[in-house]
Amino acid sequence: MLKIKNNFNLDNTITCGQIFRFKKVGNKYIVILLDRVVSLEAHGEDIIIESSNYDNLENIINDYFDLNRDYTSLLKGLDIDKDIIEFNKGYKIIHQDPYMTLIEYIISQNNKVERISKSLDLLSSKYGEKILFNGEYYYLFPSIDKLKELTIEDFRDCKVGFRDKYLYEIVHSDIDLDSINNMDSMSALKYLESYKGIGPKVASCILLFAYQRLDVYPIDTWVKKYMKNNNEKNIREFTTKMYKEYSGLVIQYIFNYNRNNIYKK
DNA sequence: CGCCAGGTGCGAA
DNA sequence: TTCGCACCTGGC
Repeated sequence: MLKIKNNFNLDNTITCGQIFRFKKVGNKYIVILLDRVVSLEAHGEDIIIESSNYDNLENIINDYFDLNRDYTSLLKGLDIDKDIIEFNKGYKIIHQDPYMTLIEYIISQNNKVERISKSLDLLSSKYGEKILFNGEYYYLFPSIDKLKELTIEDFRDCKVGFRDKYLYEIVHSDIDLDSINNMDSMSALKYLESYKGIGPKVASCILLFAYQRLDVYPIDTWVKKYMKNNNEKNIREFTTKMYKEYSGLVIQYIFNYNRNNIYKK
């Protein structure tokens, strides 16, 4: 068991939509990282963590939940609605594996969250490593090499629909995910969008959730509703002016807030 | 049934 | 460059 300070919002961070495959068991959140299964439970001042693998666990958790960065101070001085700041207190942008994020968001296009999770579960249970943790079996996300062995039909059997060919093509492509670390965000967007199945939305999500590019964000139906403006260029201009290099983070705040306070029920 | 989902590729203007 | 449309799938 590992104990860390309960200084972020575990519930909001996990359930707000950035993590497709998590499970809630009682008060415990089970999250599947690249190489291990982790369970987290807020308990007063602490978060109690259990894992199928304790090697370097604290660093991995710090990195995954971006715990070494204080979002409040980043956003200091920016004009953001107080309710939105308050609602997102302790919310963190997760730092996921780029390859997994790439596959996840290609599947997400024109799809429903439940179906995305279902496809990812199928893909993982068929081709990922099986892990026994607290008496239950979990499946890690499949490795690149494993996914290279799949046919288009194998992907289709995971209920990914017409996205099967995009997945097949991308795992066999020359895409270099490490090289993105050396690109500015605009170049990285262009680079990702040069591959089939990756448009502005998917590319933005990859940069935000796998590379922690806080200046990037997807303009989706939620953002459009909030901005009451269907002109993409104006939205970008607006947010860059308002939120500077943190526009992605702020949009995420707004998205969370709206989803839970306005459009829900 | 028809419609739509945290979009995207493609061909036509 | 922009615009309209088809697209797996499953739930309503």
